Amino acid sequence: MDPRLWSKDEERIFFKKTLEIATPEQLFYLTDNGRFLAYWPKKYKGKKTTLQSRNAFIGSYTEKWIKDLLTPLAREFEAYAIHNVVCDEIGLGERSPADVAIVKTPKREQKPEDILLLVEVKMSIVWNWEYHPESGDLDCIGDFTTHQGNPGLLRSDTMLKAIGKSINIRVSGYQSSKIPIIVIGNTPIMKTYYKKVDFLKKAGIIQGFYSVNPNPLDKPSKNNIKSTPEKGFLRVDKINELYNNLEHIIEEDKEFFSSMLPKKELGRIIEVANREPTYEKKAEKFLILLRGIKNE
DNA sequence: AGGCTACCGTGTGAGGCGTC
DNA sequence: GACGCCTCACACGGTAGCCT
Repeated sequence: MDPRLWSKDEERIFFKKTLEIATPEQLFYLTDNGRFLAYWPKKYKGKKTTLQSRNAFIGSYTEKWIKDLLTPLAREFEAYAIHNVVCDEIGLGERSPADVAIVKTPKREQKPEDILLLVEVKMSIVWNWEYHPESGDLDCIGDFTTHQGNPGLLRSDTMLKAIGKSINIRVSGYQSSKIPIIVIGNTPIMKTYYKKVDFLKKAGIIQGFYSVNPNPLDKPSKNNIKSTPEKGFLRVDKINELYNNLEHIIEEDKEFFSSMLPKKELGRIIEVANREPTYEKKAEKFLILLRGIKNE
């Protein structure tokens, strides 16, 4: 059976499962009048704290959840979806591994040439929930417009962190230049990042921001976009939509490159590269010259 | 007035390191 | 092995400053 996308049900399952190993106090705010809530409601004016104990739970749960979501896709490539992948050559040390990667061997430690796709997971609790300790019931009491939290990719600093981590991989060595990088979240993105995600895609730094939450809002909203013009952001509504897009990204034999050169120098590089016989050879020569690699 | 950015600070668990 | 100490990443609340 195909895995399911993110939804209220999946979020409920997170709380149910995590309550088996954590206390309600670790997962919910306790309001002045004794209610257990996932977020402070917008109109709540009582005493507030910032919950810290939930962070690691939601982080590791969603990373494993994405690993499971991508496993059928990995199988198509006779590969594996692995959690916390380490590859020192491209800036993924023990302290900051790739959340999830599709790789050729079922190990955490990887060589750059065995990595088919890198995934940065940025998922939050999206809806607000009330927990009833007596019955164990969980009631969804509103979408993210009804609470004070600013979940997932709707936060600018979360976007910046995802972008920063991707840049860090791109500048850590040419070995990362063939590996696609994507960001997976469970919310839309802010309007001010629409152009930026398309530019990041065109510039080759991040191949896409995907939300795997088809219905994040209870009411229709102009902010709940399907995609940006260049599909730098895409809301995935069906699991196959995700698989087809990622399949395409993995199969494309693309190369990231960037520079800052005087036109004269750039022109010279193009002229020399153009002496090669085929388009592919021209491209290879161009990249070698651009990167200042001696001989071959 | 309200929306948004991007910064800072927060508690917790995990992992590395040195010392007993 | 046990212990303390340190550093880090995690997600989110607060907020000054800016724009509309």
